Amino acid sequence: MDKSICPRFEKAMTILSQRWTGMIIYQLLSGPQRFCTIESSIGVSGRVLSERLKDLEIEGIVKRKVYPDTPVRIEYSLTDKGIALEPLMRDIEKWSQSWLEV
Amino acid sequence: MDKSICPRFEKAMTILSQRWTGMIIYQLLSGPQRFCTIESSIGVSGRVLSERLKDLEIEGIVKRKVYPDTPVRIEYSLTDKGIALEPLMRDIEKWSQSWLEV
DNA sequence: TTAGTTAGTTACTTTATGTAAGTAATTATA
DNA sequence: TATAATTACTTACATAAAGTAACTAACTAA
Repeated sequence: MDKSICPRFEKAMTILSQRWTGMIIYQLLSGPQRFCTIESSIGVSGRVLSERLKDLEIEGIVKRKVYPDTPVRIEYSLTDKGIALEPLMRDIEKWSQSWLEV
Repeated sequence: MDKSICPRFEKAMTILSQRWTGMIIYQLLSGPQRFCTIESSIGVSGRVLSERLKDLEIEGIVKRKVYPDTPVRIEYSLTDKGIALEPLMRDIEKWSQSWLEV
């Protein structure tokens, strides 16, 4: 191993290439959403979604807000750090439109 | 499941969020490279690198060229479709510089 | 003849993810 | 009063993906 890749870039890749992470962030670009909404809109299992949201919260990309309604309502949304990923998501959209078949 | 996400976007995400795929593409942005160079520069195992390069070739993102030197030399490089991912990689670079600690 | 090279492959282990059922706290319904 | 329903998870178990290390083919060099 003779790496010369920027450790920040590597860390970004490690976060973003986790399965479902990109889809979760993309989904949250359209506004705050609840657990079950994210789950059904992208098709991730609850087990993994729960794990990813925790990781993304630790990374400061996603924030979790509890509303003490009944039953309890919890909303996940992007922080500024998360919103800063929007250009990247738009580039993925553009690339997919230009280069992928349906 | 009530997905409303563009299938092209989903496919792009599926490709790009495979572990090591992003790093391989990023590495190839600096020019054609051999198997062992990619392997040691990003730290991926030969087993997975071999698998990923095959997948990326099938997707038309990477091309493989054989030079019958001795020992044989094989160079991997990006196709136009692969080069089109550069803006996206630069976005990740920028985001990582702005938002991640070392 | 033995060792070295590149570009892989194979067998085996460890880790990650999927699946489906279960839980806690609370309200609604029969 | 008991049963069902809701949300946001967690748990246990099965399957899939990735890591590790040894091995292979084809050839050259010492």
